[in-house]
Amino acid sequence: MKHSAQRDAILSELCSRKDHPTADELYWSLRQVMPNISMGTVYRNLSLLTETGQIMRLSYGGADHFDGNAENHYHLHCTSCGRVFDIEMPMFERMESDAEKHSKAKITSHILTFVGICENCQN
Amino acid sequence: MKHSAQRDAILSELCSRKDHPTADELYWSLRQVMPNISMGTVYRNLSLLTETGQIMRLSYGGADHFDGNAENHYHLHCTSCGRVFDIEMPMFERMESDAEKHSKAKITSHILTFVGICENCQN
DNA sequence: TATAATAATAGTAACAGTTATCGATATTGA
DNA sequence: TCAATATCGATAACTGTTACTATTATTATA
Repeated sequence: MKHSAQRDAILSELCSRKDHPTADELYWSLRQVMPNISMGTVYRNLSLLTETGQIMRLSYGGADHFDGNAENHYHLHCTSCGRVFDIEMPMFERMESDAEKHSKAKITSHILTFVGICENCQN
Repeated sequence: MKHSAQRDAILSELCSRKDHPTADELYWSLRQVMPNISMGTVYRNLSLLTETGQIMRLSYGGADHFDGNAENHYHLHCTSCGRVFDIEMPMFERMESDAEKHSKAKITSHILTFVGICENCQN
């Protein structure tokens, strides 16, 4: 994999913010500093970075969101504004082995998303 | 909401199977018994049934899957075949109140998905 | 039972989000 | 410095889904 200024910019923009932007939101932010970057480049690199485990892709229906923190952690998906927020709480480590007791599947990870109304939308 | 034979067929097909088909998979099954049903009808009713809480929509990226059991429960998403399976295990009831301690959001539900390799794909 | 109101339909066009293609450009190792 | 090639920007194509429209089916009421 060759180095590229665009990929650097995408990764550093994503890691510098604590919201969880969509590809489109990221694109418009990046345009401000790199006016010629194209949508295809953003999507291609977001997929690459996800595959190499440097970022996380979040799919809740509609446009995917991306998280610069690739360590597994939990999120809130606000049903009012559609935004995604981190919930900083300990992982429920035991859930995966618990689940394997009830299934013949080989479980490698789990995705836990809380659904509700974010602080902002409550006001 | 008026009664419709198509909606009945969609709901009963979905409830009669324990896999979690996509709209497209459901469409082709329904065609066998109702040859003129249209894709739009399938999508429209799946959305209606989801809104009225009679079925559940599952979004993991790619095409949505649907579950005839609208009671919250957990799933396995197989990374090999892309299929979705129920995992019959007790709910972690305490997680939502736990999460509310770490967040100012009002949490109404949670979605827990295990990711791994299903029994079939291991062989 | 006939009628009027209207929800739902089939078929198709349009749309959103994303991926693929392609000629040009940038990075990299020799 | 140069050749090989990964990546780029631009745009076309694709997938999954929703919207539109004229027609049909359901339902409440006369």
